[in-house]
Amino acid sequence: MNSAIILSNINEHVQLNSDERTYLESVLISRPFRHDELIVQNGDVARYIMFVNSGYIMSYYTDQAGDDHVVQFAAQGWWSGDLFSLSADPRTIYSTKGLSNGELLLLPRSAQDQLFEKYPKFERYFRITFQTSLIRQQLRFIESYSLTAEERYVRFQSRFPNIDQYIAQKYIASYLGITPEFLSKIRKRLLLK
Amino acid sequence: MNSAIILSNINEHVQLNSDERTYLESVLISRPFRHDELIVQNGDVARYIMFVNSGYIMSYYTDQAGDDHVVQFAAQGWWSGDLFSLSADPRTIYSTKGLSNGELLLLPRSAQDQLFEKYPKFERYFRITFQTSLIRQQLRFIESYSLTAEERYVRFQSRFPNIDQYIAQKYIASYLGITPEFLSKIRKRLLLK
DNA sequence: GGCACAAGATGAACCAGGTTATGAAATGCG
DNA sequence: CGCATTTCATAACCTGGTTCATCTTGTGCC
Repeated sequence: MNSAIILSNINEHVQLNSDERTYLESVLISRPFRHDELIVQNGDVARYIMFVNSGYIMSYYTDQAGDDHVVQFAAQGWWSGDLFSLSADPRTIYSTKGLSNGELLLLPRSAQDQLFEKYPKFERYFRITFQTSLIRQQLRFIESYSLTAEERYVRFQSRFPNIDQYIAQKYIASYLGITPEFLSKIRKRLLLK
Repeated sequence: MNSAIILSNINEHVQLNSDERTYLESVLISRPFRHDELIVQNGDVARYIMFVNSGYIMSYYTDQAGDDHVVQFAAQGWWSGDLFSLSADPRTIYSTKGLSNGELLLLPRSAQDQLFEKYPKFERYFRITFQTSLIRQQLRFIESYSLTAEERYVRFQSRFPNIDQYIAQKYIASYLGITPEFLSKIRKRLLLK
């Protein structure tokens, strides 16, 4: 398993010694995926959190009307996956799909608890990771209120340049919270400018 | 200082010994507030995270058009405040206002780092707290997409029953992401049902 | 290459929610 | 108390975004 990326990612926040490194590598599971593959289906028991070692994936939520809402795109170096819900129900409400070929590193939930118990450094690493994600999520929430769809699209493009190649427009529309038709209109408007 | 509430809150997740308890109490700062008081102004340097020991507060974001957007209401037992932004700029983008008389316990940023360094148990406590907040924030985001304004209002009411007494309708409207006028319409519609 | 099918573009009718304006009720305050 | 200010309700009108239907352009895949 190639763990260079996850190690360098962790190393940005805490310095692992070789014990810690070895232990981490021993609990990670390689999980290759293919373009368009359904990696996790909502309703599955959420056993892992997932680190994108290569490629692109997306997570989405299917509401009661049966409509999908893209919650997150994740590229190399990102964590993804249900953080284990607040309720007693262990089943995930998100689905995950491959947007390209690639590889995930899975961290099983059980291993995570042991990891924290044995090596508090990981506790710190995930504290920082969750804190950062929370800040990001709050910003995205604010933007969804205070910006128009067009502004959000423009901002999306500058935040993920060239990602268009990997992601169908309908998924981008869903991520932005609009219909594919309306995204079409926006794109046309922007071209005319 | 009355630290019973924060201690019992922490105790739900980790067991503190008396050293840890004493140290925590030594770094917390009591900060009483009054109804309608502006506790934190956006642009201030974010020096603290805040624990609501009694009363109600709200945090809001002021966008470039000058419109406020309520991000969070917090009651007794909740953490609030800027989690220190991703950027280098230490100034907060949120403002905080008292919705009643009450008291905050302030945890200075500098003390937080030392707390983590000295007692890893706090690292765990905040890891769990951030993780839970992130899950909540994700759910709220999803709801803002997949529910109508009316549904969100009904859900808000059942989630915070009787909070109406403390919170002006315009703030509730802002929290829900709609105008006060439209909330008025919704309330009328609901009465007729 | 050619066929099938999904994705994107386009346009018309429609609707949830916003905007603006006005008055009434509640609240603050000297 | 009486005046000023803020909040809430109501209504007419406006608009960003949706829905639905049709057409065009990819994009597998044998």
